[in-house]
Amino acid sequence: MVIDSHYNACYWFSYRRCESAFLPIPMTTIRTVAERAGVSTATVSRVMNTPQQVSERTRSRVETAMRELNFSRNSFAASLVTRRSDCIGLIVGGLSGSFFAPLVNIVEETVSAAGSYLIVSCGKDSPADVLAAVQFLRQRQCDAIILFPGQLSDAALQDLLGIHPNVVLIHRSIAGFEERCVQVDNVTGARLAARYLIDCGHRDIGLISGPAANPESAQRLAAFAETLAAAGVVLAPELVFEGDFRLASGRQGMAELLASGRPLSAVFCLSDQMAFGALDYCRAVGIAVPERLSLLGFDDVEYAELVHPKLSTVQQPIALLARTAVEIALRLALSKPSGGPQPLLTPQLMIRDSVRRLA
Amino acid sequence: MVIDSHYNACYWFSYRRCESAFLPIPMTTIRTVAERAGVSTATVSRVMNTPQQVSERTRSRVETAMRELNFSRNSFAASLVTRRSDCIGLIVGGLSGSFFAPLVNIVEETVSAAGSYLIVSCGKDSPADVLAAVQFLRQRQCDAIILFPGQLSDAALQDLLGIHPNVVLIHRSIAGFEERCVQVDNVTGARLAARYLIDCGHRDIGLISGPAANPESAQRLAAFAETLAAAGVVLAPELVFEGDFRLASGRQGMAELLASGRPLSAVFCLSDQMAFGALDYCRAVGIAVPERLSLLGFDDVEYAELVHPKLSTVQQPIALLARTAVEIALRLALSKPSGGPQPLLTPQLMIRDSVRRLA
DNA sequence: CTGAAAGCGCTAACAG
DNA sequence: CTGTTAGCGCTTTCAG
Repeated sequence: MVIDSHYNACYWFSYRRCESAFLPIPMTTIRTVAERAGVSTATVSRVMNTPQQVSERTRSRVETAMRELNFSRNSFAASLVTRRSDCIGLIVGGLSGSFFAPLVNIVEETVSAAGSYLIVSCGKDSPADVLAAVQFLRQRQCDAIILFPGQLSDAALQDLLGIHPNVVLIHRSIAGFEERCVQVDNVTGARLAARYLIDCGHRDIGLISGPAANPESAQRLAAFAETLAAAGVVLAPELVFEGDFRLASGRQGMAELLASGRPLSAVFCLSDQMAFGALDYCRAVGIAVPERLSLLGFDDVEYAELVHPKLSTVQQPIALLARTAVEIALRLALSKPSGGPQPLLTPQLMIRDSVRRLA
Repeated sequence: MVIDSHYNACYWFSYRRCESAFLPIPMTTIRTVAERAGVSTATVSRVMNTPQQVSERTRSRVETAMRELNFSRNSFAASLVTRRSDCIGLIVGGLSGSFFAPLVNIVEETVSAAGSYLIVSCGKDSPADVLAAVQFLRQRQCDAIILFPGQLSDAALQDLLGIHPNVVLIHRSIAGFEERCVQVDNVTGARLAARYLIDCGHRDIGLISGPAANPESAQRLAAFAETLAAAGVVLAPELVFEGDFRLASGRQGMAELLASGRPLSAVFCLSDQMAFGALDYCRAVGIAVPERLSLLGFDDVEYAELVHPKLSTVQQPIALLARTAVEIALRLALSKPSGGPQPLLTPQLMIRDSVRRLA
């Protein structure tokens, strides 16, 4: 964490004595410090913000006073005048699904490396929740907001981006706002998956998708079906199950696909979580993976390598995704010129053990 | 998210036009709103904070003005005078390890249900980082801070708690500050593990621990060895490997334990992550779990049920842990009387498929 | 029930 | 290099 480093370094332990409503002991302010050091408040402020502009002597006097008084700057007062909060907001649907966790982690790292800090809102899944979160972060004067749009429709996002100039989207691209959207190339990802399955000799292919309303899912599904079709393979509607990206729906999807009675040699799951669910179901009913059924995921979460068989999957470049989003956000925060429309990030096929090459 | 609900509900889309340093277009303030509604700023403030004290007529006039002007309250200005930020800080070591993710998730939920918001600092592992994070959050006027102390020593924490009255500790207990510490009963957890292994007939038992300096790990190790000893089983020093709670060290630990050449029928890993690593190593070298070797974890992360064999483990009551910590934090934020020393939370043994009952 | 006025703690011209 | 001064936007007595 590299924040206000020249400043912070000296005053680890400064604090406000007590903010109780009942015992409003006054906190140390720059005035107290100024008096003690025999300088003006402006000088104290300078010591914190532009120490080069203060003579060595005065500076050390001020710093001593700060230490002696356990001074800690009130950043709200500062933000009130600078109109910058040095804070970036992040809104994600939920942390549990091991896809978001590394994302948040990397976002935090990148943000704090830039000297800003991160406010996280998670568990916001419904459109109303997301909107509320945006509103909330704006009240908190976040310099920019990174939004993982979840189930929000493209239309709603279009409005949102129009109204809030400092919102950047992760995992979705909205026409007219491409320079604030960071997205993985779902089409390429799905094609990779389709070709690989076909190359391995699979013809009876099923798919477990995300929510139909989710554009990510829709893109992947369409590109997958299309690539299959181009190779003369049809994706039977009975072999497409609509899940919700989560584990349980993978289990359920697998059950339904199997129950359809159609021949089935491979299933493409639009998230690793669902692939895990499918895998779990297979194990429960005694279907060997990949011997009797092949499974291919999407995301490449940490655990893809830990399940048995190790899950073959389409890898999303999460770190790159996160870092790019933060970069854009930081630029917006400084009102710097946009870097132009963002290129789609390219996913990569991770071949492991869950897909069998048919003889 | 239930924040300022009576207020927020109406103004989803309010925003500052532009905070560019170059185009300082003034944002809408309560003054603008007041003028438009033909009232004083005090009244506008009341509409937001104590609407009961405003007549129906004036209130609706003000609310209309707010909507028309896309007003959004500047919470910094508010906090500057109220001296409360409605914000809780959380410091954790890292999000990746699937142990923290649900923790953060639940903390966020609980905090936002109480109308506050959460600032997360993650990836802070070294003592210096943690201290910096605390300092940082204090500057941001967090009403309270929840700290997962990682590798910080008890002595350092004692100082910290003494100096910062609003810090609550998760997963550690410091003498003299019990009312601000929420901890799982590691001793009971380790005993549960030891007894179970013994009950299953194991005598040749190994252990993969966390860092020696980590009190959590030390407690578990001691209680485990002791319980074993009480049953006449010795935990051979050659069969204790010091890991770091992470996956890779589980792999490595397993390798070393096996390399020791001593008979070994069961290994207790002090985190599920390390158990996964150990499991992975076993699979790689062709050792069947649990047939030839039993494995027992600690934590009960989401994936414990997804690996094969499903991991038997000591479950930490994460949700309870998180909620209790938030409760204390919120109480501190309001300077309410402490609820007294916190009881240790009781872990529970989750028996699944990774431990074999010896004939 | 409403308004006037006095700050909260800090920064940023503007002089010197 | 340093001090003076005027606010940032909001809340909160204190009167009316």
